[in-house]
Amino acid sequence: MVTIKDVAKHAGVAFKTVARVVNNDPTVKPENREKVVRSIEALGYRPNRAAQMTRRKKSGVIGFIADELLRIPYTFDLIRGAQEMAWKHNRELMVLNINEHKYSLEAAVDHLFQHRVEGIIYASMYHRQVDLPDSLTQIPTVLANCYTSCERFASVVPDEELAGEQIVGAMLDKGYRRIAFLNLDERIIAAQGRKAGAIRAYEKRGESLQNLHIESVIAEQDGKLVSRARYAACEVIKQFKPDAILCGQDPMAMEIYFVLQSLGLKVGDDIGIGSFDNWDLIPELLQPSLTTMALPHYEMGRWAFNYLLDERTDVVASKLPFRLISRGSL
Amino acid sequence: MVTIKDVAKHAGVAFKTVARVVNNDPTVKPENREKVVRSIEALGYRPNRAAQMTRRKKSGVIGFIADELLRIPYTFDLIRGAQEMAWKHNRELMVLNINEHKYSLEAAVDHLFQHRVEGIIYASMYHRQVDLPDSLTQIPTVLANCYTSCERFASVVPDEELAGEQIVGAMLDKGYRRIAFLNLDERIIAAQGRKAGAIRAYEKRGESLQNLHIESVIAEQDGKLVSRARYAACEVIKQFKPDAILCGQDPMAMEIYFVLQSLGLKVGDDIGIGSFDNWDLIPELLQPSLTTMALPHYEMGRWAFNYLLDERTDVVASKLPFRLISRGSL
DNA sequence: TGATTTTTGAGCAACGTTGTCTTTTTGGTT
DNA sequence: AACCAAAAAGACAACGTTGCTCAAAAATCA
Repeated sequence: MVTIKDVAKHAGVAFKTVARVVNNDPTVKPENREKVVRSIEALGYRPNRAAQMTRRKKSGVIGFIADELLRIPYTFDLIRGAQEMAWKHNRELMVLNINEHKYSLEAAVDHLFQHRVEGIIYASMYHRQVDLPDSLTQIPTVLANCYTSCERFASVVPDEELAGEQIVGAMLDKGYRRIAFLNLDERIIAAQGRKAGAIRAYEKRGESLQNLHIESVIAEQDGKLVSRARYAACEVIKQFKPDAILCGQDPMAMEIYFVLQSLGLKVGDDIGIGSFDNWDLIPELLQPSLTTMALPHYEMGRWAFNYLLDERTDVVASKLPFRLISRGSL
Repeated sequence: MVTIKDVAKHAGVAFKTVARVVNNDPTVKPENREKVVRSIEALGYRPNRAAQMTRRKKSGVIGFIADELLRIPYTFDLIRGAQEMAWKHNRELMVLNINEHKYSLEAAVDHLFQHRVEGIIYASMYHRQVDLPDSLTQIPTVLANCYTSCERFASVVPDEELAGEQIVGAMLDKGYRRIAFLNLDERIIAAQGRKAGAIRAYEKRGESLQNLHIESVIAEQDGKLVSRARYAACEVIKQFKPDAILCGQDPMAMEIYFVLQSLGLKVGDDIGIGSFDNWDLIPELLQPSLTTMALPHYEMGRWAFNYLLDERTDVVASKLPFRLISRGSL
């Protein structure tokens, strides 16, 4: 590979002068700068980042650990959000995916330390509590889409409660009165927050909670999550007679669409449907298209990166709002 | 950060001895090795990768460029496949996502060159032809899920034709005779190959092509792809009277499920459904669950990485088979 | 003209590691 | 005890870059 000295020889200047040009040092005669730039182009010189890092004693690298427990499509936005900020600020984002067996958290952290990362973003693929090794306290660390029981790390998570309140509020504002909320497993933090939000929306508007039915329709069977959404929907429609159904996630909404069609009910006309996630194609392919609360993954990625970039050390627990994507189902 | 010399001082040996221990050089007295290891643990020493890179003149980094034109969920498996191989072989995978505006291909390549990557994987999010800058010829490069018109780069792509033949063959073997194939836009290479494969399956079994109906149901409108799958399905069922429908992708299959339900047809009993992609949750949530051809993204990621690892230079165009995921719809 | 300041260029050391070569230590054999 | 070979440890330079210091050249001023 061509080095700074090769360029210097080609341009007929001292190699230090080339370094100055590369680093935009103003104290170079325009004439020499010109010569150097031409030589750089001619030889195709590119600075050696590894050498820069050793000398500068700064890596410019931010580590990103993704606990890839689930493979939910839109979560990739978390990485995208961080990566775009990194690109904008001329940093490197080193992304490591943890797999249960092949790539442990400890190993990932060690890896990042070897690269002398200046900060670490630990991102979970769904909103949950995590346990992190002590070694992470040695370095600025921020959690995205997750949080720890101890108060050692800053975190950014979706505002589940606000989301619940917003979507239920939007439904009430549209005139729906009796809402059946088919929630996720209540052991999931998201389910808890959304439930509280839904209730708050009713309370704030002075609506009777008699008109709000909340039920968990995800059950654990043999360590696997199983949806009993279809059955529950049938039952709740028969007994509670809602004028709208709120689903814990878009794939569940898809199931509900099937149920409603089989019952001869038209979504949007006979019954309103709302949901959470904005799970890529699904909401748009359903007919009518699905109104849903989009998770702020992209925004969390950006927030986490900026937290590190600003060299903050305050242990905040930031909550970002969902985006209400209004479509035809409400 | 603690360096090799700090460890040497702590252990009371020459810093070169520490280096030897770190690099598993056998010519170190067990007693000294012990001392050094203890000091490393005590001080929490980790080798500085940047310094190693400069000195070794090897980066150990493979670049991965993802053209993130589409955001299809399972394509992330491409990255996973490559990353797991990298981890296994103690290499770094530097992943860069190209966004139409923010992060150009040229910039990404330049970035990777600065890091002295030893090879580049260029991965497309759907199977298509791409144009690559000349600069990539300077370095071992392999294409995943895409190919160029020129014959300068090795590539690995899904074997679309084989996939078409396999799924149609499987359908014929199960006794389905009249198959309606609602294909993707025929300008897409995948659609072309699958169509040819479907026809070949019929021909190989001596079945009359009268019983195979193939139609593109994705149309371009105002530069956006629009599915007319629902309408086309209704028509084809009425006129062609198939006993099975093959869908170009799983979301389309979802739409077809709705159509069939509205027509009072039971998937699996009255009519068989097959599809392509294994688009994460969708096939499992449909009732009955959807038989589909899973794209070999993970395998392509691995293949591409191994191609670079083996320092191959042959310009092959490797085709990997899909996996037939048999579920209840056929 | 000479002295002083400003601009520009260059030399050298250093970053943390590894490769090469040399020196010291060890252990065994006469 | 003397010698030798092998093993172990150490000294030093080098990787490609940047920070520091200083020298040379150019520009400014008296």
